[in-house]
Amino acid sequence: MPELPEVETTVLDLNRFVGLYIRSIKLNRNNLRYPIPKNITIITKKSKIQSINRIGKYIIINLNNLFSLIIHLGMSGRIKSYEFKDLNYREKHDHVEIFLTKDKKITFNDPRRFGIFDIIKTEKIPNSKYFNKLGLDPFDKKFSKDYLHKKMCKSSASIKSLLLNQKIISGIGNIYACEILFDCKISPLKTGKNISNKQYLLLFKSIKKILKLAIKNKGSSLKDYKSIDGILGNYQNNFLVYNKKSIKMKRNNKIAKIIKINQGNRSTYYCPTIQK
DNA sequence: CCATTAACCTGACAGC
DNA sequence: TGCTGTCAGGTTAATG
Repeated sequence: MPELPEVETTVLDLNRFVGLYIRSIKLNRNNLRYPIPKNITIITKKSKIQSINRIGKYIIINLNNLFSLIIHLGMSGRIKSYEFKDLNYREKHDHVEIFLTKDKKITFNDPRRFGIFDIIKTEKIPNSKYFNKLGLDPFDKKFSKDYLHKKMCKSSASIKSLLLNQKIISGIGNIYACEILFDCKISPLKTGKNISNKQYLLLFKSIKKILKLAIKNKGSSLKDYKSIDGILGNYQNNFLVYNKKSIKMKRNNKIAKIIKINQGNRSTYYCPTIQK
């Protein structure tokens, strides 16, 4: 489900809990995509939430005891806030419950269980299995047109799969890859080495533009994704190609077809008339 | 190096 | 009301 904008929206919402202490963590199952470390309950007890940030699609909750919780939402994961509810109340698929001071509770809910819930030493984050091969986040200061060019220009893979490759850029998923490529009018079938220098600049700009706009709209809600308070994102109303059949061209008001193809077992939506 | 396939899961939806 | 098949914001391992 969630791509960078949805994860970012989650992190922004979670920031209200910075400064609170973890009273206890309750595990309602011992694994998601990976096993959840058993000692997570002991390590986190009475620790303070110092800061919360995001790298790619990962949420990082830094505690004041030199450890950090690492969370990935997978396809259907969501962090839910139970601020004004009975602390004993939980819903189906609330696999992890985090009880906080001030009688707050947040849970990790994930029907399909492709998500990750882990804890590692904060200083070991960059060298951990989650981050040691991860490409730059699009909002990292080092992320540039030249970085994109360097990583992609020799590749014979399609630009769509390059955008989805988290080892190159971290955070873009299937929806935003389609929307970004439409925005810069590049065909998803084009290979990295067949894209011009000028197009790399356009691609770079579209990545930032589309992701920023989506964050501004609090992400996209198709079925699973909602904010931690259950509020829907809005960006799905701005999709131009994803899940669409056609688009009205600005140039001449004519209708252009949008087609759905398969690339690496994922659906790609694009407009062959506009994207070259 | 790259594409393809399958695998990990549940739930929603279409069609019969 | 079923049942069946398909599809889904992700990632990874195996195979050719």
